[in-house]
Amino acid sequence: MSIVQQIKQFTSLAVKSLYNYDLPAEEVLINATKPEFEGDYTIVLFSLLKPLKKSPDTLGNELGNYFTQQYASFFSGFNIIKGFLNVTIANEYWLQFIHSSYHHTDFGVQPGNGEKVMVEYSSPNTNKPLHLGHLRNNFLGWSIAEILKANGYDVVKTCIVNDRGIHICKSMIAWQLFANGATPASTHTKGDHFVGDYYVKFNDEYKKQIEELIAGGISKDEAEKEAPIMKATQQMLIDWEAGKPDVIELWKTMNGWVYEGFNETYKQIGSDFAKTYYESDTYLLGKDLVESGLQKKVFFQKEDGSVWIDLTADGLDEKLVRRKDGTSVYITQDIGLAELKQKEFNAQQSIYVVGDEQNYHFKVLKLICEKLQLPSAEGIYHLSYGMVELPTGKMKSREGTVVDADDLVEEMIHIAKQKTEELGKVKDFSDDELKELYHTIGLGALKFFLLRVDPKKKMIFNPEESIDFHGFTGPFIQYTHARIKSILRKNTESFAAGHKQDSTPLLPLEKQLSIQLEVFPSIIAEAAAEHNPSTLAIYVFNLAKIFNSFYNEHSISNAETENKKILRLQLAQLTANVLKTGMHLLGIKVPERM
RNA sequence: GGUCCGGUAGCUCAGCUGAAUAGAGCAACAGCCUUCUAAGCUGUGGGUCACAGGUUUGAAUCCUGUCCGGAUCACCA
Repeated sequence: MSIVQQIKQFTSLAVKSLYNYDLPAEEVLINATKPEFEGDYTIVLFSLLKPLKKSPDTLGNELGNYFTQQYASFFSGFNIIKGFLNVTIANEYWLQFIHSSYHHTDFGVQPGNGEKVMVEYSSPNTNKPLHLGHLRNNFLGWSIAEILKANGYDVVKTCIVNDRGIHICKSMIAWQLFANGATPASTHTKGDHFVGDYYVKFNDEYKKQIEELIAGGISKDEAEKEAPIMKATQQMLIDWEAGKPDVIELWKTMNGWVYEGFNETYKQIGSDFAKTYYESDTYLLGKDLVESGLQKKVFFQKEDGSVWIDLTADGLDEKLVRRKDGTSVYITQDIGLAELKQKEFNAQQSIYVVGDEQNYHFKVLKLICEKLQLPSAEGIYHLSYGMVELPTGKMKSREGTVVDADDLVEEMIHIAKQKTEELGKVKDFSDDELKELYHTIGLGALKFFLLRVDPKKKMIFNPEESIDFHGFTGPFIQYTHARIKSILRKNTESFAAGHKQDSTPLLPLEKQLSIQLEVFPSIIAEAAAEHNPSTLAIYVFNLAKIFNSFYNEHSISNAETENKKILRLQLAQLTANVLKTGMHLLGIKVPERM
């Protein structure tokens, strides 16, 4: 049990014993004591003053005395300032904590809890390459999956690929018209970029045709419908749905190119999936659910034959679930897919990592599943994240302001290389080792940059200013880890020599470091409960910062005594372990040297 | 118009289940490498927590209203 939890328990017990008052442990408010006061943790007494009819000083003293008498091995001292009871945890307790934790490389990671969670993330379109927004999605999804694993869940990562529809046909048409049989191989272009280029070509041509039609005296609305390239695209979609062999063939070929490109990117950024769903397989799902929904009177039919659900009682609108022509809409296949996932994996929770522009959609999805009384309904959780914007506003592909994922990754690796060469600390590395290091640092900087912000909030990326390598960044933490490992490598004999850990009171920075290390398991739990990797990013940064202050103030190798050295080596070891685990949960590797 | 989200230092962000003097990083300035990796450490300056009310012993945090920005409310996906 964590120290904070124990203090809460003890407070609850003390209040019961001293005043016969029932105070649930969860209601006790504990803070870390501010550095300017003496003590490790602070119990905030204000809320207890009234029910217990005590003054702050009396209550503080009575509690403090009770603690140091009844739980002397845990509490070693206390002081009261205004309504705050500052308690000091016994030195022995900290030493015991350090001693029993430092050699566990998986400190903070929980054993399996038997529950299964699905995390759907990434979910690309096959008509254009991944961009910065997708990176946020991929990093978030991967990270939250790992965080849940570390909390004991059995996690299934999935991806739904949007591989069909009118937008896919657009690049297909453009390729037929303009490519002259060109392929990614013949043009030495990555497959997803190759296809994306034809999507752009479609739009260029479409715009041109519209202008020509308008010049010929047709209205804009009419022109948009009548442009030959658009008509051809619509025909292609009909042909695709009819299974026309040459269309299917082209579709398969072009999607194949895209997947080759995606796989390369996924490998580079570390995304992986246990199961990939394709909309071409799932877009007809959910049709039977419309029928049963009608029978259950959850849905209703309008005169024109279209089917709806009335969500006005829930503060939403009426929502269409089947068109009058009998074809299904986006939400219908999502209901169907939710059911399919439920049947295939039977998970207790199903998390969708999808941008906040779809908040309404997921609210509706969950509501409909609930009203249909589907077993999948309860577990649906939309992990909504804000858009990544540029200082000039949203990224727009039409205006060429989209930050391409592959380009950005490449640039980050390049900057990592540059900075590493400037510092010249790893001149003895082999080419392979260097390549790996640049990748580790470059992606570390990028992932940390995108994950350190609360997912809910939109964030701003300025392409003019490259992502930092100093301060609140991935490389700062990687550097701290490498620094510790260097010390540990130089002191293996001391560690092996079997000296006993020092038992004199911890110095302030040693204490601060211990306090920060001890909360790590709670932080992992919190990050999972809130579905928020940034909690972990902030934690890991603070830990690295405290370690660096400690490092600067106290020598480890030349500690005052051999026993002190052992203690500090243990602290350093534990810090390295926690940094490594914490960064891993963000999808970031930490190097042994840099 | 309805619903939802956001507005904290020059910039990017923490803090938001109420608690001590509102914190980091970047940028600026001043120091620290003959000693464990200076991608580091220490210090200085920088704030009407959008605005106005309210609840409370106590509000950046909760409630109401206003202003500003964004998302969404398609027989699109």
